[in-house]
Amino acid sequence: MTIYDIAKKAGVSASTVSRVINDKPGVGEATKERIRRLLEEYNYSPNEAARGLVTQSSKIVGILIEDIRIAHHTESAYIIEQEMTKRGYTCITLSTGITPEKKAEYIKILEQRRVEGAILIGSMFGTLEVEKSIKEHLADIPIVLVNGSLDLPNVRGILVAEKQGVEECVDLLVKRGRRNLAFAVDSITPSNNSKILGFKNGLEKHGLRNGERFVFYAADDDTAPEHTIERGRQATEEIIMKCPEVNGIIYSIDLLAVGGLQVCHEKGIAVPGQIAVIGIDNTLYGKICTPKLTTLDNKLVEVCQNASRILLEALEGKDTPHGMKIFTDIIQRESS
Amino acid sequence: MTIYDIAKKAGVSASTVSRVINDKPGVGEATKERIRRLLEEYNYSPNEAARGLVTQSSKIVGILIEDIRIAHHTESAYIIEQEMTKRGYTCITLSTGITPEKKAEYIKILEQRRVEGAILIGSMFGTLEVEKSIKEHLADIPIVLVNGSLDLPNVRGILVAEKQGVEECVDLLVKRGRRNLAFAVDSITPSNNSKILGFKNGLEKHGLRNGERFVFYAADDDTAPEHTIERGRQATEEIIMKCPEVNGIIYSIDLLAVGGLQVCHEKGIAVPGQIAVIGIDNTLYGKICTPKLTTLDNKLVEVCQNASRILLEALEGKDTPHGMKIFTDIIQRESS
DNA sequence: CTGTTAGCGCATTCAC
DNA sequence: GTGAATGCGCTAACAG
Repeated sequence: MTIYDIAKKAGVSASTVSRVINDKPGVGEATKERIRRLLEEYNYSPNEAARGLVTQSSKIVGILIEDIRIAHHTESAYIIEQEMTKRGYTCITLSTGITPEKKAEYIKILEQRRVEGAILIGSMFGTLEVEKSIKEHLADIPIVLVNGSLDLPNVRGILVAEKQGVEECVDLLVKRGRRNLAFAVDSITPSNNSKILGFKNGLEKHGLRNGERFVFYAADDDTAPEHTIERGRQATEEIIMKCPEVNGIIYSIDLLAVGGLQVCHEKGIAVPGQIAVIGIDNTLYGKICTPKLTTLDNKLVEVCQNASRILLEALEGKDTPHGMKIFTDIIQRESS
Repeated sequence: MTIYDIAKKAGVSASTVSRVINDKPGVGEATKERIRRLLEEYNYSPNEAARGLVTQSSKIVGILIEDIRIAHHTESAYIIEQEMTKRGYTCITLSTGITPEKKAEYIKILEQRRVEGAILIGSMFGTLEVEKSIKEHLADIPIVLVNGSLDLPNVRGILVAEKQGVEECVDLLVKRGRRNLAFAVDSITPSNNSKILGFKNGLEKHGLRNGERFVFYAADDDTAPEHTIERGRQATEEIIMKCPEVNGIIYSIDLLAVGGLQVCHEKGIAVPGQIAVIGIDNTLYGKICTPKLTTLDNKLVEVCQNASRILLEALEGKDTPHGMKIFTDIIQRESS
């Protein structure tokens, strides 16, 4: 069913049908009504690709994430998709995986689909490779980077004050009488680097020993949630073995902390009695595990709503903040 | 950058450029090389919308789910997206919400984008409203329904043997000496109805009392994970209050069971000592909670891989099974 | 081996 | 108020 088919049936030209479809003026009430009925009768649905070709606007936006199975990414993608759909855009949401090459590849996919804007979720999009790819393939459309920044004219960034957040976590642990602290990360990302920096700053502030020794890496290239728990377990075992004096651990994400709690439980280590534990991201996992997890809430909902808003404003040609910073909160539960 | 721009720079016609882009034969090695260099130099990227318009194939597939935040849906969407992307299709993944009207609306979006195929995840897509919408808007493309079925020529269904699965859960509980069983569901869906039927069949098989009284509904229209736990709590409190003799509960999804475990813990009810608990879906939540959850694995990965495969085969014109049934497994953990 | 022509479905001039 | 003509970017058929 094309507008020509409808036009023929209505005994008018395609332009007239097009006018009716797009609510453009200059069509007689009678013919308008007649065309509407036919549109309805034949379940006419405009071909957005053809429409986009002539209007030079696809009404598509791209959402790129490393792995949608990661709880905080799922939530982010959901929020953004809802907002954009509400405003008449269709989202192409893709999980890119962790390598820069794959990310570049997915950026090309967005280009081929002529997306009008994009939201990239995660600090790993704030890297040189991605910057290059954006310059080459998406140089002229508004892009919002969630939890990262890139120095390009068309890229806006929303930053989460994770460094300060982690510093406050250290404060909390110290206040709880913990002075032998460790920090566990599962991957090396700009975001995690900020967190580590916050950890070290926190230690320094309280006159604790140089934190270098107390950062544990359990990196892997598998981002599946199951494996994240496993890595949390490994990191925790290493911490306990190498630094038995540790009495407070901060994990770069909740799921790592969950693995940590499991290990502590199995080894008969009381949490928070013997070791206090804090996670990051405020995911559902933290409410489910035992003991319930204290976690750094990085305000995902707020961040994503702002990301959508900024992108929409940019798409509508309004001028909108080029950067933005969101502050974290600590959700205190049983583990610390 | 269009093929005309490239053609001009190369001193050839657009067709020749098109041939090079699509690896079609009939272009001299020399010109081919020259064009390739220009394509590279200008980062040319074909406009898929224009291409799709002439080839009558968008290379887009739609994935519809009620709510991507629900753990087993996240995983499903991920698997399918990976498979389809690998094969050169771009996925439009959308969370429709629970109402039939919304679902119909999203089916229209897929139509407007001229998707070549679609995968609908969840039994709620196996309803009359959706059937009508498919007949009106997506009548001519292959559709795979995950965990549901619809009697339409273009719709293939993958069914999970949930009824039998739940019956086996009852068997397990009976074997553990539990004869006062309850079943809690959080929504009324075809899938949940099968589960309920399986529950009743199980009771009957073991000569237990009519199960009607022992099915508890905690329905709500909010599918956010947080609320699901809350509903699990409510259902459990109701069960304990109304039927204090209950010593085994099956929950229609893991997250409800998690809420149940919380309530039991708070009330000092031993699990599985006093009440044995079983969830459904084999999600990560079940590995995290305490005690670890026994759960009915409905073989999501297998189901989704088959869904992708069937859709791909249908898209390639191969004949592929119209229906398929997958059998469940019980994962025994600490809660039963 | 390569260019010309036509048309995919649509919106947008410009005539009438 | 309405229609004819044009072109968005591309591929495909045909001609040379």
